[in-house]
Amino acid sequence: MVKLAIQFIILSFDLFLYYRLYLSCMYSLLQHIQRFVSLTEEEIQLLTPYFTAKQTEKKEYLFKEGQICPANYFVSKGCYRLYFVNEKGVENIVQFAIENWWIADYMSLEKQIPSPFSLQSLETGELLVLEKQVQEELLGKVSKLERYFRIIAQRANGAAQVRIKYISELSGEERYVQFAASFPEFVQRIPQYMLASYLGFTPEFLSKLRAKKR
Amino acid sequence: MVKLAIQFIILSFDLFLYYRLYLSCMYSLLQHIQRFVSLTEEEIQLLTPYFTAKQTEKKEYLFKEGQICPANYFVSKGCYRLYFVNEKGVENIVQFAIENWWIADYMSLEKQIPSPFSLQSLETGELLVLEKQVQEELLGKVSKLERYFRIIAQRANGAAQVRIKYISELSGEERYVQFAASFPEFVQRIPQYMLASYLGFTPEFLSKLRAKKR
DNA sequence: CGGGCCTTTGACTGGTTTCAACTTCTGTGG
DNA sequence: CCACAGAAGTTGAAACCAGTCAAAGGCCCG
Repeated sequence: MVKLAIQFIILSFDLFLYYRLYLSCMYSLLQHIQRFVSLTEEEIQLLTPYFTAKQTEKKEYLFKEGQICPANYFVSKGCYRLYFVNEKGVENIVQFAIENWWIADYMSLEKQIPSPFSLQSLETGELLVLEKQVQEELLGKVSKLERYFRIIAQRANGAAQVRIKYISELSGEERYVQFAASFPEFVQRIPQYMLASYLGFTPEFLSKLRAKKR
Repeated sequence: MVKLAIQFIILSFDLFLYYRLYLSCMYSLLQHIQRFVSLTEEEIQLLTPYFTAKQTEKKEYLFKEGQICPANYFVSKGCYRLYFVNEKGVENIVQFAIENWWIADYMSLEKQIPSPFSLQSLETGELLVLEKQVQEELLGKVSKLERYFRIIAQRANGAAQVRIKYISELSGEERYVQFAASFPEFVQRIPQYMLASYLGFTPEFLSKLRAKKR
C-alpha cells in the first residue's frame, strides 16, 4: 500500500517534470511561430497535442546514420549537430542547431530513406519532436502552419545558399576569421575540433591558425 | 489607316505569341503543382493571373548582383545559373536550375536586401515570374499553395544538405566522377568552365581530369 | 575568315593534410 | 578529492592536391 503510494508520488512527480519541460519548450515554439503567423487561441489549443518534448543529455543521439530520420526537431535549449562519417572515419558536421532552430535530414524525412547523417546533442538540451506522420496530420488540421513551415524552409534555403557561397569563396583561414567574427559566443561554446569539422578543415589546421593570430 | 491596321495585326500577333508562351509555361507549372497538391478548377482559375511568362535568350539576366532579387522563378524550359563573382573576379556557380525547378536568392527575396548573386539564362528558355509581393497576395488567396511551396522549399533544403555533404566528403576528382555519372546529359549541356565552377575547382583542373580519364 | 572565347598542357607554387609525438584538459572511479 | 586514462589541443616535418600563370591550339559566331 505504502509502496503503491510512493510509486504514485514518483509518477506524479515525473509527470510534473515533463509538464514543466513541455510548457517551456512549447512557449519557445509558440513565440517563434507568432513571429511569422498569428495564431488564434483555438489554433494554439489544436496544435498542442501534436508535439512531444524531450530532454537530451550530452552526446545523446536523436537518430543515427542508417536510420530513417524520424522527425523534425525544434530546439528550445542546447546545441545539436548533424554530421556524417566519411569513408576514412572522419566526422563531418553539416549543420549546427541552437535555440529556435528546426533541424532534420530533410531528404530522409521526405523520401523516407535511410539517412547518411546522425543527429547528436552536444549539451544537455531540450527540444520538441514533431514526427513525420504527425506533422502531416497537424498540417491538415492547422493549415496556417503550412505558411510557417514554408517560411522556415525558405529561410533555411537562403542560409544554405549563403553557406555554399562562403565555402567556395573563402579559404579555410578566411572562413575561420569570418565565422569567429560573426559568432564569437558560439565559437566559445563548442570544442575546436567540431568547429574545424564544420568549417571544412582539420583540427590541426585550426590550431595553427589560432597560433598565428596570437 | 492602313498603318493602324498593320500595327493592330502586329500587336495581335505579339499577344498571340505571349499567350502561347504563357500557356505552355503554365501547363508545366500546373503539372508540377499537382504532383504535390490537387487543385480544383476554381483554384486554377484563381492562381492564373498572378504569374507572368518570360522568354529569355542566352546570356540574358533575370537580375544582377547588387539588385534585390525581384521574384521567385519557375523554369519551364532552358537552363539558368545562379552565381557570384569573388574578389578576384572569378565566377562561382551556386546553383543551376532546369525544367521544373524554382530558383531565386531566397535570402534577398525574404529580407529584401541586395543580392550578391546574379541569375542568368544559359540557353533560350522560358520561365514563369512570381514577384515577391504578388506571391504574398497569391498565397493569401490560394492558401493550398502554401503547402506546395513548403514542400518545394523542404526538398530544396534536402538537396542543399546533400550538396554540402558532397562538397566536404569528396575530392575534386571524386565530385566530378560522381556528378558526371549522375547527370551525364547535363554535363553535355553546359560548357566545361561552368561545370568546373559549380563543382568548386578551376577549368584547368577539370581539363586535366578529363585528360586522365582517356 | 578573323577575333575572341573556350579548352588543353606543363611548370611551378602554396594552402592544407597527414602523421607522429607531445602537452594540456576533463571527467570518472577508487 | 586525488589519480589517472582518454580526449582534446598543439607543434613540426613531409607530402600532396589543386591553384596559378602562361602559352598554344581549337572552335564557334559574326
